[in-house]
Formats: sequence, C-alpha cells, structure tokens
Amino acid sequence: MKSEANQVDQTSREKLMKSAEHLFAERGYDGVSVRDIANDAGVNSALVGYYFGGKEGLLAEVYTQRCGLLRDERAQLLAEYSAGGKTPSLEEVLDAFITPSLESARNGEGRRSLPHIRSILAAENSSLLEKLVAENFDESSKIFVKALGKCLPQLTHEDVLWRFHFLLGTIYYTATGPHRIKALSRGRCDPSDPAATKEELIPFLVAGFTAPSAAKGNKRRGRGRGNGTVKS
Amino acid sequence: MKSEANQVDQTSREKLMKSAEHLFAERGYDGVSVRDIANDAGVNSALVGYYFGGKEGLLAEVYTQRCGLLRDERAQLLAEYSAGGKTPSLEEVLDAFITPSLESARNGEGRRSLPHIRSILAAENSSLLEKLVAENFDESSKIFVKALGKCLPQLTHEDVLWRFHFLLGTIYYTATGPHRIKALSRGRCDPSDPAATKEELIPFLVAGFTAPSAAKGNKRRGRGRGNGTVKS
DNA sequence: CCCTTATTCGAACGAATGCATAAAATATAC
DNA sequence: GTATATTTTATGCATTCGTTCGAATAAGGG
Repeated sequence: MKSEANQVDQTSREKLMKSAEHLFAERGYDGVSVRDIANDAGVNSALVGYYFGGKEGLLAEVYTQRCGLLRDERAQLLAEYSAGGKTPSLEEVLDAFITPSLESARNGEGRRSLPHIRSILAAENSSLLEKLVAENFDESSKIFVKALGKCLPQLTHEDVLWRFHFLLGTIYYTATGPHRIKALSRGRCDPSDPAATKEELIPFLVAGFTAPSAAKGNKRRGRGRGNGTVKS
Repeated sequence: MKSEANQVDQTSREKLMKSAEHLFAERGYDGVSVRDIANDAGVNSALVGYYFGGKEGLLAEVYTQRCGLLRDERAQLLAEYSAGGKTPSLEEVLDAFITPSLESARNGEGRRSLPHIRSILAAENSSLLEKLVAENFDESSKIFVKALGKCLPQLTHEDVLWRFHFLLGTIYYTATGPHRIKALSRGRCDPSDPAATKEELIPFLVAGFTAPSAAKGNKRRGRGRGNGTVKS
C-alpha cells in the first residue's frame, strides 16, 4: 500500500479537485467561489492559485481529468465489443458510448458530474468550454461517429452526425434535468437510475438511428410521411 | 396609435426584459450583473429593483413571459392539427411541440433563448427554476404527453414519459450546445437552422417513439432486438 | 547542523456585485 | 399654475469576488 489516493491520505491538490468537481456540478462555475471550494476541501483558498493558476485552471484540470476517464471507459467498452475483429452492432456501439456517461459515479463518488459540468459550462463559460471540448472530446467523438456510420451504411454522414447530436442531447439532459420527468411521472421514471435509463434509452435510440435517411441529397427517399401515421 | 411595443417606443421595462433575456441566454444568470443588463438596455440599473424587485424577479418575469409565448404557440399548433375533431398524427404532435422551440426568434430577435435559459437555470439556480418550471410548464407538458400517448397506444405511460424526456433532451441540447456538431461536421450540420434541424429531428423522433415498448411489465414485447442489427 | 525547496497559511488588495435610497425629471390631475 | 403621482437618474453601501503577497511551516539533502 503506497497510500496514493487511497482514502484519507489525499493531497491538498486532490482535495481541491474533488471538491471543485462536486461543487461545479452542483452550482455551476459562476455559482461557486474559490473560497467555497477551498472551504469544502478544508484547505486554504490560496492553494487554488498555487496549484492551478486560478479558478479557470482548476476547472480545466477537473474537466480534463474527468474527460480522460470517460473517454477511456468508452474506448474500452467499444474494444470489448469489437473483440476478435467483429463489427459491433448498433446497440453495442450505443451501449459503449452511453453506459460510462450514466455511471460516471465509480471513481470516488462523483455523481454523474461530467455531463453535468459539461452542460453547465456550455452556457456559462462557453469560450473556455469550447476549447476544452475540442481538446478532450472531438477525437473520441469521431471514433464513435465512425463506428455508428459503419453500422448504418444507408445513412449519409450528415445523418449520422445529426443523430449523434441528438444522442448527446438525451445524455446531457438526463444528467442535467432529471427532475422534470421524475415529477411528471411521480417518481416512477428515474433518470438517476442508470439501468432503468439504459433500458429505455437504447431501444429509443436504436429505432431513431435506423430510421430512413432524411438527407436532402437523397432524392428518392420515399417519404410523404413514411410510417408517421400510426394506426389509431 | 397607442405606441405599445411597436418598434422604437419601448418602455424602459421592456428594454430591460429584452436585454435580460438576451444576456441571460448568453452568459447565464450568475454570469451577468444587473449593471450589465441595464447598460445593455441603455437605462439605469436601479430600474431593475424598481420594476422587478431585484435580479431574481427580472429573471422570473422574463422566463414566465417567454414560457407563456412558447406554450401558446405550441397549443395553437396542436389545435390546428386537431381541427375538425381529428386526431393528430405522431408527426404532427411532435411538430407542434418542436417547431415553436426551434423558432422562438419571432418576438423581437430573441434567439432560441428560452430553452437556453431553461437549461442554464437547470444547473445554476435550480431552486428558483424548479418553481418556475412547475408553474409554467407542467400543465403544457401533460397535454402533449397525453397527445403522444393517444398516438402510441401500444406503449405504457412510462414509456411515453421516458421518450418525452429524451425529446426534451434533443431540443435543449440543440439550443444549448450547437457548436459541437457544427464543428464536427465542419459547418454542414447547423442546429441553428430550424428547418434543417426539424427535417432531421422529426424522423429520428418518430422512429424512436414508435419503437417497441421497453417497459419491463410488457412480458411479450415481440422481437428480442427488433431490427437493431442492420444489414451490413 | 544549515540550506534549499516545496507547501501552506493568513491577510489584504482592487474590482465588481446586488441592493437601497434620495434627488431630479417628467407626466398627470385639478 | 400648482400639487400630486409616476418614472428616471445619480450615488452610496455593505458584501463578495479572484488574486496576490509575504511570512510560517514541513521536507530533504549536504
């Protein structure tokens, strides 16, 4: 036992990052002061400047680290589904992408913090965020978009991108605003339950992704209304 | 000519609300000061206290007004689709719900501000937001959930709620984080174009909503994986 | 032991915040 | 014209913000 980050023996730097992640996810970037974070971590607030150069640096560090974990988990799951050179099914690709997002509770106790932080920053601090996203996520996204495209050869690249965008929306909203559906359903739909969420989300997404292409370039895409009308 | 809110003849109150909507949507609640808003509106900052009782009151006023407009637009579209006692199709219900969200640019020039504001508040000021949402939206949501359920009798109520939740995610994320897909597609997918977004979103959602039920109670739900695997 | 380096701490800074108040300006009524 | 009510402006206040600085403490090598 080398007492790395086992339990009690955290360095001040680690304490700060942990508290920052927690508080940023809970109250947003502008909603939390450096003093709040340092207080929650039980260290002096000047350490934020010492270790991270300032509040923004602390945020960037937290975000980058979290992104790395998430990205690795996703890549590993995708690799498992691709074992033996097999091409993963659409369901499997979606599962590999979604599962780590819903269960990002493993390391420490960080509630589903990354998507939460991410969606907060999208609004509050968009300039900094865009840089962080580009640095940490674009590459990972491209891998999954490619995997999705391989499952869906009948779609244009743009179709896949659009639907990937919608997929992101469902994930982020599930992390950000779970209260509304919980209230509407009187507690019976609980987006904070990863298993239940996945059970509902995957079939929804599979069907959405396999819908006929909507690209304009697709001259003959039969539409009219497709099967839009449901027998009622 | 009563010079209500025609064009140039805005009252200071209106100017404040307009600027507040704009700035809140752009930088978040904590990210904007009362002075910023008043400055942008070209009026004195004390008017915020005079007219709205403070910053929170201003936000509540903006949010409530915007919600009312959105709710009315949605209701009107749904009524149009229900003309003559006919039951609207799934596509039509979705269209009635989505279109006003994507095009909330009409009044003034407010970019798609409401979903943006909404998603910001979800993180920043959740206590105030939850009250506002409950006051302004729950009733409207129930109407659409009911309309959706009528289109999808084979689904359980919980299924419909879950999918409605996913639908909200796609809308909010489209309003909040359009940059990522725009960058990934090198500008060819533009979520700020309502028509293009709808053309992609509606087929995706129709397919997702008509997917077989995923409810656990539904013992016999037909196929194990549906058409999840695509011919490749 | 001393000396160097890395950390931690308390205090303070200027700037910006939300809010309240009083005076000035304008409109309205008589 | 005068008095009253409404709207706008200007200013001040107490607080909090992120950051910086110098001193105090801990750690380690010679």
